[in-house]
Amino acid sequence: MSGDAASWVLHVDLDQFIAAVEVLRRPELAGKPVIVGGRGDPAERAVVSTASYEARAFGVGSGMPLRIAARKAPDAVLLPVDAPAYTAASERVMATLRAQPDATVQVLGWDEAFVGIETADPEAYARAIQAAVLERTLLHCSVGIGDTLVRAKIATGFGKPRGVFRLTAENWSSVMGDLPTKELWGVGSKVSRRLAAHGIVTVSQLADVDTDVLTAEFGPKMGLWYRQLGRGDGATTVDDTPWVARGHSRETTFQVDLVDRADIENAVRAMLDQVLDDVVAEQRPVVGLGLKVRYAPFVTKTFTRRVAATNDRESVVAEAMALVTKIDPDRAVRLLGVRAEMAMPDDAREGHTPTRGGW
DNA sequence: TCTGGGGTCCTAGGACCC
DNA sequence: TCTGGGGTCCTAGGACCC
Repeated sequence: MSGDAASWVLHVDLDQFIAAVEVLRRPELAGKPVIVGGRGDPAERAVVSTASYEARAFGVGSGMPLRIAARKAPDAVLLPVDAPAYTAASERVMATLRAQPDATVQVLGWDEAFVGIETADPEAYARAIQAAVLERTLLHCSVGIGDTLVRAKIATGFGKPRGVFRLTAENWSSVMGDLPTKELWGVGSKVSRRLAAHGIVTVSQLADVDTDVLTAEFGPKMGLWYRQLGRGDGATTVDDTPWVARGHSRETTFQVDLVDRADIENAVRAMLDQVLDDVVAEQRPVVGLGLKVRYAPFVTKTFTRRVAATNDRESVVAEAMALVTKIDPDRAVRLLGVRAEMAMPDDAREGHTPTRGGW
């Protein structure tokens, strides 16, 4: 090995994670189109969580209604979501990452994490990670190498599947410059459209635009944030301090819309009980409540209220019922969401850079 | 075709206080 | 009598991510 050791950010992303976990315990599914979502019933209101590469060839992708997915890939195997199985597999993967020499690991979700390292040969380190994960979990992953978190995260996409790709300040513009802004992590369809209205279509155009244009359109923070994204700049340090949740929530889409007030109240109570169990498990008080109501596709309302810090179920239920009265009694309810916000423990957020998307 | 469920963060506007 | 500006809190809504 030659050259001096330097700091690198690696982004590890499991390939078709959920589908891969399912295939592991059902080897006969290997090579077949597999779709995981909801309760695995295409007649229900549910969406695709993950599709295997074979299913993606039929045009099936995450977020697609299960019903549509089943029509596009009629021979696909449909499976229900089994969260505990994925959590268990994820924990084995993350433990493997933490066991790598001098690795700082920041978990982003079930199937991805940043790994901070110092090495003279990040590609070799990335290959070692892939080998270790495969050996211990039988799962394949792709690894992005970057000099910032954003670049490492985006790099992974170019390595998929089972590959390694390096994206740094050096090759950022040649790799990303001509791509549409939507390819950036944190720029979705809405923002890319608003950018396009200002003539900003590509990543390089975003990188070079006058900041005044962006702050006028998106506000002081987001404006600067988007330009930084266009340059691939940002945090360079992987932060492994344990995550502190801001709140917990439960959401349910009813298979048949609710019209009866008593049904709605009962549903809220049931969800609230589960949410409060989560909160109590953390031994932190509730400081806010929220209710999300979907009356029809695309018609969503939210109601929120601050509450005096409490863990008393009865008073929280009373506050929640006050929000329930805001639900339009003349409209059927398709989805209900209940959220409880929790007080932040003192010093939990000190020194943590506020960013979007959880990094 | 008519869209899950779990999160995070930002912005706008009104109320209220000094 | 009329009008200011700054700050904070609250609610609602929007956008994005996995």
